[in-house]
Amino acid sequence: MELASKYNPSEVESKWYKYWEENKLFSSKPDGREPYTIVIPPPNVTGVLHMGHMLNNTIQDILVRKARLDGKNACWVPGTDHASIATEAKVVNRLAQHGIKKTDLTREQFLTHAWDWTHEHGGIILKQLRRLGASCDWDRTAFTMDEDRSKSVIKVFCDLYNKGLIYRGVRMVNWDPKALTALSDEEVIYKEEHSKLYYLRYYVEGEDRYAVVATTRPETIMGDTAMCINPNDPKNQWLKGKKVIVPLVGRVIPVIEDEYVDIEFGTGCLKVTPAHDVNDYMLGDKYNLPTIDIFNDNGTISEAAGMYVGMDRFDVRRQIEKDLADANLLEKVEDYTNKVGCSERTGVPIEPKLSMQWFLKMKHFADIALPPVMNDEIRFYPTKYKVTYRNWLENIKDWCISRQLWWGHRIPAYYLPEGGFVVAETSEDALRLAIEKTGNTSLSMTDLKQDEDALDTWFSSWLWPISLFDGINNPGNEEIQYYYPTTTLVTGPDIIFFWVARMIMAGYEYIGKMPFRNVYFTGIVRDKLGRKMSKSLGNSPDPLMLIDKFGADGVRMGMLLSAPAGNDILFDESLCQQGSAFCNKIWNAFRLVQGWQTAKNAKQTADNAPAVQWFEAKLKEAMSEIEDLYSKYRLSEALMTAFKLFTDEFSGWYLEMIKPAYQQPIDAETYKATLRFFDILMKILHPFMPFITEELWQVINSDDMEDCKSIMNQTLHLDAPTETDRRLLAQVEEMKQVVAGVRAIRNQKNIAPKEPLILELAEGTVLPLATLAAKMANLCEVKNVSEKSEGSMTFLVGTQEYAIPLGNLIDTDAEIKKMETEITRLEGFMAGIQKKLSNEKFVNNAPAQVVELERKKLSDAQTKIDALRQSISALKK
RNA sequence: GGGCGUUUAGCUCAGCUGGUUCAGAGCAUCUGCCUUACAAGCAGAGGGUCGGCGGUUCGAAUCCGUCAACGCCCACCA
Repeated sequence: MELASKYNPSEVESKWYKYWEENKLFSSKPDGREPYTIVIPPPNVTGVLHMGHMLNNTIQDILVRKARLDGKNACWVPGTDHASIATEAKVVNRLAQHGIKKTDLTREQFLTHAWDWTHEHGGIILKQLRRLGASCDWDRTAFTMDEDRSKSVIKVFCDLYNKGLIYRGVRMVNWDPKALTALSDEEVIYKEEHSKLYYLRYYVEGEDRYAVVATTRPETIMGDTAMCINPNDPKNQWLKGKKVIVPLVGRVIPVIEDEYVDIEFGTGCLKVTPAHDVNDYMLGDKYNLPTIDIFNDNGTISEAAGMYVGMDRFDVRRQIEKDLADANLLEKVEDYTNKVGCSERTGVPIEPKLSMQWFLKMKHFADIALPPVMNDEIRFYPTKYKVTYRNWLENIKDWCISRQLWWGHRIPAYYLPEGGFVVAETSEDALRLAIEKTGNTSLSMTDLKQDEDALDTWFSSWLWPISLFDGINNPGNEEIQYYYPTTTLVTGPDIIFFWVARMIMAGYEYIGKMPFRNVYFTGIVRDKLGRKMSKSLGNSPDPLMLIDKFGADGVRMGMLLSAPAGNDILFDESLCQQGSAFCNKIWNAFRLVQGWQTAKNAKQTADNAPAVQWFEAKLKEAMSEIEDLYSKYRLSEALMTAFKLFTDEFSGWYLEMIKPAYQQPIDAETYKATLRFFDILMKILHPFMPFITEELWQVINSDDMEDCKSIMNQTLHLDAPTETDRRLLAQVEEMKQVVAGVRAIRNQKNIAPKEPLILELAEGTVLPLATLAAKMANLCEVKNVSEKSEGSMTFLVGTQEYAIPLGNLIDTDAEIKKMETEITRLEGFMAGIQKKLSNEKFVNNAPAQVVELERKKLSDAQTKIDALRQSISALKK
């Protein structure tokens, strides 16, 4: 078969992916082997693949493919997340386009639309992952709202309620006025905002004096129920015991005193709006102040405010500024920068709001989840995130788990006609409980009203490693026993609290074991200017276009090359370029080998046996290095090592060493060994570049009649290099330096590679692997001489001097000058060492080895100087 | 305000518990080659006071202190 000189990824990729999938090469069942389990961080069901997914899933794929090569039973479970708030927002938007409001629909009708949407747009991302080569066990594809997962969530809710860990109550929560739901603290992102600080005049009741209050939110004055000063504030002593009048509103409110107030800030007077600020709420609670909720759920002003009713909160801010100024109640306005909490999903500023919600008590969970991470039972890569993790757990607050949404798991609480509620997994159970509780046997299903709210999406995600193997509903089942704990979680540090920490909590609570042994935190993918990739900036390339352009293998390599764990990656297309160039290199190396003919007694152009032996050793050496890097999750370095192994050692040296003369056959032994090396190299590279390695591996093994053969079924183990191997490796390194020395002279003197040269070395010295060196450097003769020829150019390798006679080609003066410079440098070097060695403290304190080494450096340098001096005098003759 | 991290070649990074001639890698750059696998290539070369200052030590990119710049996380200062 004749192969084109350019590698064409698209054909190869679709062919093999289909083959793998059809032959179920990704699928896993419990067996006697060691499992290697990864659960995918489920992308939003209606999401589209972006660069973050590319990085994250490339890493996961590398890990599972490597595990397969190690002979483990690798299982990578895919799935999607229902993403309650994000998906519901999308559905609401689409309905709006058709002129339908959510409020026009019943819950059931709305959910029908939501499921339609999910079926239409859902899972696109999983198809896209296939283009990347992701070797997920697709038969296991799960969804956080499918039957098993939903049952798990409800069961866990009931269990935690029964354990007293879930409670319902009125608390100050983060309210998203756009999504119209409460959020957890983690879903609030604080953004710096350039805003204004308004100084308002609060007249003292019955006097012509006023206090000035600085606020960023003048629109909340309708909710003011007190003014607060610090009792120790000298400048505000006069306000003690007074009452003040809320500007515009005219309400009379008391001046209270609390040390919470910062004397330095503004005027030292704080307006207290218990309904709309967390701290004010605390003050209100402490001093029994009334709360006036002046906002509707959508952020407009409510009836309770009595003014500006129906206006949007930000419009009111502008309006009230004018009105205050007109009434001469606005002292001044200053520019001010503050942090505004915004909804992670909708981006709008959240409103602190008192409301009835469901909460999970977190103290218990923090207690069980902290130790295993701190003592490295669960390992974090990189370890710095342990600190982040600890800080969060040590300051944890209860988790608001209810959302005023329909798309999600409906809270299994049922309210009774006479008040109160029961919590149960099914409505039948609920009825039974209700009857038990009330003693009212005439209750029927229709009397029970199920809670309208849904659960936070993360309340299902935190069960993911368990629920994927049905470990909640069926804790004793074979799968959960076998696959759990999973091996490695690959995710971004941005969801360490949302997800990672909570999975650890659920893992210990429900299985009594960690959910995963290792957590690999990827970095954030940024553009090459260091900006986060985002839709709005338009700086994120379309991953599928990249795959079209560079091939999946090329893109995978590009992603990985600069992505050490935990470091952000500055993505640059040129890295993918490098990846696809490497594919081409592999392809062409293969073409070379494949084009050779073998013959029993083929004339060897060099001594092939040592070359084969050497590369064998090289493979072992590289492999043990790569294994070590894998074990530390230093994947980009593992890839780089494999890359250099292939490019430099295999293509640059080995193949050139054994390459037969043009159109000459190669001896069968060497050929066989070379194919075997190729086979191994493909396996080493396979986790990183699954497609091209499968393609070439298949060609190599085309004689093999086995059914459904694939590199994916192979294992690879190489022994560590032996002492003999190491000696040979060192010899070849020396030989390479000699070759490089000769080539450097060719470059300097413009001597074509075709022109053979003579290499001279001193009597009694040996050039290791001289025949190979001769081939690589195109030497017609390597000889020992007692005195080197006139007009030689020389170079040193170690302490050994080599000479190339060039007759009148050389510039004697320049050569002498060059060598003299080198002698000067070496003398300086020696002086430094001598100084060190004459320092008694050094000789006495440093380990003997180190001192010995210094002595060797000294004598080596002397040897070199002697050699150079000799060369100079020879040239001067 | 608290905590963490980063700073080494033009770029992206490696350099573990101080001591291999230790200042490295890949990319980029420069020079020369269209050499029958590959110009998406080959050969060779240049390039850094290891952020600043101070300290510990016989010895510091590495340990300590301090300052600076950048980044991230957390926090109720209106």
